[in-house]
Amino acid sequence: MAFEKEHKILDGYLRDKGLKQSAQRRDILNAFLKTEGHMTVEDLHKIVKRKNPSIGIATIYRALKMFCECGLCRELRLGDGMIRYEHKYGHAHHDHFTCLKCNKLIEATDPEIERLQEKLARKMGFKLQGHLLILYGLCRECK
Amino acid sequence: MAFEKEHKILDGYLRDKGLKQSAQRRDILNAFLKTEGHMTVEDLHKIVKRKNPSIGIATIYRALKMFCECGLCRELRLGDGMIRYEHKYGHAHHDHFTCLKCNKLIEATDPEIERLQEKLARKMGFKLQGHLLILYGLCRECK
DNA sequence: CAACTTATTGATAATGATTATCAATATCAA
DNA sequence: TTGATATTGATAATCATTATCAATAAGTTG
Ligand SMILES: [Mn+2]
Ligand SMILES: [Mn+2]
Ligand SMILES: [Zn+2]
Ligand SMILES: [Zn+2]
Repeated sequence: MAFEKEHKILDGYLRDKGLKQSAQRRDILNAFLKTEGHMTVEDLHKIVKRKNPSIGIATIYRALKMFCECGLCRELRLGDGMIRYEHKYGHAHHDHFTCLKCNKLIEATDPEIERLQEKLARKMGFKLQGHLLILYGLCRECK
Repeated sequence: MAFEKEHKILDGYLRDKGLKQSAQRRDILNAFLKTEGHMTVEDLHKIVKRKNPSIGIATIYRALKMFCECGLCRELRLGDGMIRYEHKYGHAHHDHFTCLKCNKLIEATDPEIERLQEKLARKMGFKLQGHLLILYGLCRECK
């Protein structure tokens, strides 16, 4: 099943916090790592139930929040009312482009934009700690 | 009370759509235009009630959505669970910086960043129609 | 292993912002 | 003034996320 590194990160986090391991969290982490999308809690719940039909959706909520805390995943608020989650460990920072017609979500980054954000923040006397950039428009197929 | 131009825009929109005028919408528009912040529906409701105590919050929701449709205001989703509204008519496009400590919200723009977003979208075969950029960090007073 | 402490789980209730519904009322054209 | 229809305010519904809680599982100690 692999994903040793990620499970090690989770286990280290649990140990540090005095928490316990559980089969549910392992199942959820495996299911999360096996997908490469931008998953909603409900998406993940459907998938995990195939391996563990008795798992409750509250456990998915709790696990994903925990995975975020230990750096395994990242929350993504695209403004559609639901939080989405994507891989963070082993993935470089990137921003997103969403197609207003087909709702496709595509990853994009421009190091120059990142640098100018830093510069803009500095010019205004701010210490930049993060940013959210979402581009909206029509994708290659829809325009 | 001024704001003739903005009221004219609203009235034109109502006429085009075959809708009717109302004192409530005029009061809400005046209250909205008098503030220069990034207002939540509840904020506006509190303010409008000072002039018109019987106004319901549903009417605020409806009016702000309408103002967005006719280009008078702009929705702002900062990820705090509530939609905020800011002036659009007569205001140039800008992005936002939020302080993670004091929650201050400051406006910022960099034409170079805007241009690079266009360039990035073009390079990926996209037709860019809008973007959301929020910078997070510590403001001058909090850092 | 057995006893015990404490974290986890799943079901379900609560929350809170936004929407939908609806009867009463206001607007406006004729 | 009348009639058609848009608007309003109260309130119920929605829906994603959180909180609650009793039952259970994990892990520690002896
Ligand atoms: Mn992504
Ligand atoms: Mn602004
Ligand atoms: Zn598309
Ligand atoms: Zn600050």
